[in-house]
Amino acid sequence: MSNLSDIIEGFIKELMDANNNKAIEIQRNILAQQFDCSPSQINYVLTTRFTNDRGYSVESRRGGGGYIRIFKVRSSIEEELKRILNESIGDKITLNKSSDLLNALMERRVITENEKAIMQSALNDRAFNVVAYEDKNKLRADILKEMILIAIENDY
Amino acid sequence: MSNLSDIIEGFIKELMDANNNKAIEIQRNILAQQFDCSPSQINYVLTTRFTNDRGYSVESRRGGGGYIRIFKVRSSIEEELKRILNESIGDKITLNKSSDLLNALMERRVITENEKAIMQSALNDRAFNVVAYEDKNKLRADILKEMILIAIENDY
DNA sequence: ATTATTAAGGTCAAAGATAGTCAAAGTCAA
DNA sequence: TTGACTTTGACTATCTTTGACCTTAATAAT
Repeated sequence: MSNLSDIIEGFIKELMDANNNKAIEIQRNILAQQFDCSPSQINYVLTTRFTNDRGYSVESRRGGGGYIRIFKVRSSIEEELKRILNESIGDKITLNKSSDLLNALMERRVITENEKAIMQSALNDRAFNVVAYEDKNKLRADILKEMILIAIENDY
Repeated sequence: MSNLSDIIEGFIKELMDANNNKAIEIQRNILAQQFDCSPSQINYVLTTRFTNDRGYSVESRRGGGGYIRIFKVRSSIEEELKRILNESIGDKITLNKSSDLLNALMERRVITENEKAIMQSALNDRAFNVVAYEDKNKLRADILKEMILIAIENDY
């Protein structure tokens, strides 16, 4: 019943569990070999199962000695975070709405004023020149989610 | 798992540490022998790991009695900023390179560790899904410039 | 002095080692 | 049987390692 992606998801989660939910590191090709699947399936699992919305952040590096690092927010703030990411932000968000959200977080002292200013600057349309008009609010939402996940994990 | 370049980087940094972060001198061929690699790999490590962006300066001399000397440098924020915005970032930038810049700014206490983490998260490819592959480095450069300007303006 | 030899270090492009993307094909449940 | 989800593979991007060839400096030989 369970498909391969679910199994790989479970495997990675076990790894994290066994590591006290600290960040773990995997190698794409090795993992793919272990599960006898194409390497790109690992990417599929990561992009569908280890999303910001679910409280994960992923970073990676190519080339010799490359890796994929997966990190999960602390469970004590997980619910709060998911609420913000899924309900307050969602798929798309305007600049105005994101400012409101950041202000609210600042007032609650979750982020500092500087952090708010930096995050706002990253969300400004001015930096989004390569992006089609219709996609700007989506991009903004994605970037905002990444930033909030990290900011909250560190500051809360 | 770690690659040779990282190991050599670490070795050189330990040398500097042990020397109170004063300049150190190495010999390319000898170091290459110690790590059983090609001499040009030492150059690779120097040009990728001991860059201006990371706060280092390197000078060398060929011929008999030749050497490579590595320093830590400390330039003013204004100089730094000018160089970063004009030369280091440019039109496009990879995630790796942008991490270097942020780390350097953090080490100079221009930005805090949290701010660095937040900025890095905003530059992650994973948030750039609406953008065509070829444009990601351009978008990253644009966002990074916006953020650095604001971060420095507020902090300084 | 001039030249040849030796002893450094530098450059660049090709090959190797990872990871990422995208779209087509496959699967499965409603 | 359609639509969402999964799986695959060809192609792309990035980072590392190596080796052939080049430049510069010191020293020995003439």
